[in-house]
Amino acid sequence: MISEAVENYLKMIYELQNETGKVSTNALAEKLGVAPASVTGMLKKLAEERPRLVNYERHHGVSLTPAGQKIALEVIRHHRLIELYLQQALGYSWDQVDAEAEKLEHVISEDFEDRIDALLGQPEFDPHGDPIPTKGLQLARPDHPRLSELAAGQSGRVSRVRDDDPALLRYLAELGIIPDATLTVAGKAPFGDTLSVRVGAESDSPSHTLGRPVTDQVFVEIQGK
Amino acid sequence: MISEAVENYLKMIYELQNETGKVSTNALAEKLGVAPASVTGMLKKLAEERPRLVNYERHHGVSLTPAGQKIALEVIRHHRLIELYLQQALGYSWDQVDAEAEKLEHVISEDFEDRIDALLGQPEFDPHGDPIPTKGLQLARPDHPRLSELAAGQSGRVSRVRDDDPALLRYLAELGIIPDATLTVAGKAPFGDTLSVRVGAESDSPSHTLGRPVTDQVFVEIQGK
DNA sequence: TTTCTTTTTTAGGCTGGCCTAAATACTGCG
DNA sequence: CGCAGTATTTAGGCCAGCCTAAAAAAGAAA
Repeated sequence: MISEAVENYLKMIYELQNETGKVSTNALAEKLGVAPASVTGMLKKLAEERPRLVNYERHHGVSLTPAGQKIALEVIRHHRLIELYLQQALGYSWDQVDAEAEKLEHVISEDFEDRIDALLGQPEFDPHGDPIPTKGLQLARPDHPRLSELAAGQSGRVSRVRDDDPALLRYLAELGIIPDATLTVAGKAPFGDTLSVRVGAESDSPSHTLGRPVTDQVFVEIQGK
Repeated sequence: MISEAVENYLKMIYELQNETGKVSTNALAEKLGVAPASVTGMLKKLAEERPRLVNYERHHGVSLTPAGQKIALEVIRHHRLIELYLQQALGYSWDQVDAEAEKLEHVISEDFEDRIDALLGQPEFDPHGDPIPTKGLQLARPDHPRLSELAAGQSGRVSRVRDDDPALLRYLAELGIIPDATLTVAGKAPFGDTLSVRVGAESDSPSHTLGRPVTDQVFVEIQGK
């Protein structure tokens, strides 16, 4: 049986792998809120599992084997489906869903998964715009630029917002910066660390000034201009 | 923090207490699928918890303290709300809900509880007719007789069906023996171990022959005759 | 290349929750 | 009352998953 701890390790390895390429013991420890020594111990066990769940060579980081990736994607599918379900069916706001999904993802049955998937109409994205792996564990990974990377004058559609910080999510929701919103970079301060952004399609849409910590967390599919 | 194991012990103690009065180490061990020695160990810990969760004297069984009962009722409220939610909102059949609720009951937040409670309209009974403790943890305990205790000719309303055995639940559902169904004892075989029961309010309702293992699991609120 | 810093691993320990086997306490019957 | 049989507890262990402190390896800088 795969324990909750193992599921979390695999999920985190997967996410780090796709964010920063390499996965170090330290980074993993930090993300998991656990001492580095604990990570080393766990990685050894995962590498000795049969079938092997990770490729691990001491001092050289870790990566998922196909078996490990399969489990990671199952957990991620659970997580994102649950997030969307909580929002759609139970009225959660998008800054609340992550915490609850974190716990539920490890306990729901295949049956539960199928039922909410059907109820939601086989959705493709969760409330933050993260793609939901299909039943067959295929995962679309559209790689859009960060809002902070857009040039003045460019505009596009918000595709995804990083879901780490509930306070930031609440703030963004207030501004209307949610997936599918239309954004236009009205101006860019010198050195590019502050943007003036118009939210909405019209030219009289409200405009806001956003700093780097914000604009780095928003991903935009460039469209117009 | 209260662990899942502790929650299960307290829940089981509560249930045994209300089924058979006294709660023995062995009975608890069997219900939990655990060795008796393990139960002894856990009971000691629960009795040393501050606040104390159980009253425990070696060789003399165990009972819940108010603090222990509070936790037990919270878990039971979770369990039964979830059962009903799974049935009403996700289309589970009543023989499937118990297994899923068993896992979910330990992880949902207060918020989740409130939301499904509201969505279901503050329900009073779960799919098997078990009462759902209120938010304030008040629990109605209507104590109706078992179907097996009815005399020939008596009739009544099914109030509750024991939820232990999914196969039995499926069988009963097929016969239409579910909470609120009307039942009449058409006949009783010698020694009372087999009943002929009419399911439904009309006098031409279908009648079935039921043995003791079945009739002991169905509780009836006597009405007519 | 050698040294210094940072990262990672080893070593040793702890807790929770379970186990088996063996000892002991209750209980009911002769 | 005493003894057999059952119920319960003690003793000793195991495993998962975490910890800290200390050692060792890797990598950067001089």
